Amino acid sequence: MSLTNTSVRAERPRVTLQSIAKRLAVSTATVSLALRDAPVVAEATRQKVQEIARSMGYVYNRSAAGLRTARSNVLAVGLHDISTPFFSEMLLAIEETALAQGRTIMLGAYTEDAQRQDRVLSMLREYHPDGMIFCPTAHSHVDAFEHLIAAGIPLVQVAREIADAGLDFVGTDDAMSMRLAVQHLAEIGHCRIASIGGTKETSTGLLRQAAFEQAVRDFGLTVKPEWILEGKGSFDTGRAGIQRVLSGAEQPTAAVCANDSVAFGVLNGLRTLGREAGKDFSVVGSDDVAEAAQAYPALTTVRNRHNEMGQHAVNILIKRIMGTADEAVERIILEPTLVVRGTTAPVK
Amino acid sequence: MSLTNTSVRAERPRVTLQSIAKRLAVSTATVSLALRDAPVVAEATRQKVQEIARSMGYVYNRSAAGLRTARSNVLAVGLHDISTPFFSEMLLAIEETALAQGRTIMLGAYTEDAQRQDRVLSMLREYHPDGMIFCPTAHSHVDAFEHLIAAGIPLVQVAREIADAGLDFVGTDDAMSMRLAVQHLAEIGHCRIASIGGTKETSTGLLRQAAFEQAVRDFGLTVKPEWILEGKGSFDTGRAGIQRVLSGAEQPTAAVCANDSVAFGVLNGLRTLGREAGKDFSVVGSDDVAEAAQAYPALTTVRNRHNEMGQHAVNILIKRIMGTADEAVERIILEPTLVVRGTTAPVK
DNA sequence: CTGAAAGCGCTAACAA
DNA sequence: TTGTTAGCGCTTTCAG
Repeated sequence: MSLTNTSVRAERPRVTLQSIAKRLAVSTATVSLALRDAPVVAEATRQKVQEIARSMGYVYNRSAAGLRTARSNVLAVGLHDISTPFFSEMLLAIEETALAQGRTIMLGAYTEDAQRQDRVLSMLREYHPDGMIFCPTAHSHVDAFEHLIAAGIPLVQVAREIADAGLDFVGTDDAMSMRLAVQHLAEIGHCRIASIGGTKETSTGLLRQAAFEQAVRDFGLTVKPEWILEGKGSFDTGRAGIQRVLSGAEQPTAAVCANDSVAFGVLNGLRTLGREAGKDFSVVGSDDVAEAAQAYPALTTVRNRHNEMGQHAVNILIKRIMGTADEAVERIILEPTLVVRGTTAPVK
Repeated sequence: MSLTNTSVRAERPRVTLQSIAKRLAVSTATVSLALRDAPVVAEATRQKVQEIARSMGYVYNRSAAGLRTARSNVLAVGLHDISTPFFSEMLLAIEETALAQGRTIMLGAYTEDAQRQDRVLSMLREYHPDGMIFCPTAHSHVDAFEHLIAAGIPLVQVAREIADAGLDFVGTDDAMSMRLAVQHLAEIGHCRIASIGGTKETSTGLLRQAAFEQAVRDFGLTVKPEWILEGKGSFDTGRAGIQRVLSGAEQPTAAVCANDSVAFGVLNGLRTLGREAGKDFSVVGSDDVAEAAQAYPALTTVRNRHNEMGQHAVNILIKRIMGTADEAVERIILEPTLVVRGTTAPVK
């Protein structure tokens, strides 16, 4: 079955407000108003215009309108990662919330690369989005966003936060998130705990690290410096990390992870060593991505409500755009909850 | 198309070509040319213009340019799902390939809902993207895309294909993909095989189903009608499906799945029944998402090269946009490969 | 209630 | 090599 070029790309004359106006012998202004259901136009003409527009296959040109109104109705979204469950699930939430409000998403990704982040955000900016949602890369400094701030583009940070940026932010209570994880382990008898993944070059990592140390003190746990492994939040750092930790003379009985991807890597590394999470060793993740409940063993983790983050982010952003937000910087810190599943068990 | 803009926000004076031109006492045309490095402008003025532009914080307005040139440099991407690994990984490939070519992505998702697909694609269209990449929902008919085709918007389908649409397409060889899975199982002695997930309302499902039946005949396998379970490509259909299949009197010893998500569901359902993939039962997935190699047991699956699909899709699309593509419909059918891991084992 | 006209920021003819 | 001019398709005063 071979389809040859049946789709003849006929360059049809564009149908615009003008062509509709001409056809109906009215002004473009009337057409514009009628199409937008402005109450000022007569019901009869409104109907006529809309009908003709439909029959002529008219397509609204948002860029043209945006040029005039200085409103594009697009929301730019810049994330350092989009292929990982945490962000792709959040992205879906963002897209759906935006769509429900009649906004469209422009997307950029920059894989934890500050230079690319610059490039991506600058490019997105050239489309004059009404606002931006972004998650800064590690090592990000306010300076990189200064041009956006100066231009008065509404900006909301999601998941991660740049120090002293004075920008709206939606995230989880990172300290509490970490504390819940450690507390759970402590309560089931673990007193030798490792921390794998995360970097202090990130607000998240910084807060979690501090909370870890605090919890260690509060619960009277033992921790060796070699048990604290920084690294990005990937499967590989989890896998490599646990192997390294368990190759030492002194060994922990449990680990808390920077996120679920790291935790899955730890689970995998454990198996390589002939150990099994939930039996020989306990591990708790962070985020509660869909996969966490579906994996085997199911991952004990802390739910950071990333879907809600996405929703809140666009809601705040839209309030800013509409000018209905408070003057003050908005910070939504969601409260995390512990989800106990199969990768943790009382210490033997 | 209905929007109400009653926002009041303090906008600082925009810097435009005009303001730069005025500042330098040259014409806007010169500035425009200089900024784009047109060889026609004198080197000296070029430098001067670029320097001033930078110092004034000039930001190119792509929408304005697009209005004039009828080129937006945006690629619209419509997917029925973006939170699942298969598509989010593909999306990353699309975004990266597009960025490398100086294009930006507008994103829409429609969760297998034809009505929402309509809405999303129409909305994206209003931004006049240079082209669109999309994966049609189940039950999609050409009619839904007719307005896009008629408008001459370059369109490329990815992963799934609408019958007789006569549109460019990038996907895997679905029949071969299924055959590889069944063949592998047959070769290790399985002759009672179930097929879980997928729907005939999709090109993918249709081809896979036919290939399954063909393979069953070719390899002389036994299949009960109750072992063929249609359903969407989700974890839940896998989980529910295997439980249903294994509740019958006659039971298969293996299952092929519509995709990896379904396979993970099957693995999970199996455990609920006290069975274990790779021992009591064999399962093979489809796609080879990142998670497949990381799960436990690691999933035997067929690699359908979804990252490459994304890359090819944007490359074809850009060729169409540039007018450098063949007249004929382009179809890139990638060759799948079997990846044997831990969820399959010789039948006992 | 409807029309005329200006102009958003840019590019492309065509002149100079 | 640079300037002038005319729009792209839309919204928005301001008149009528």
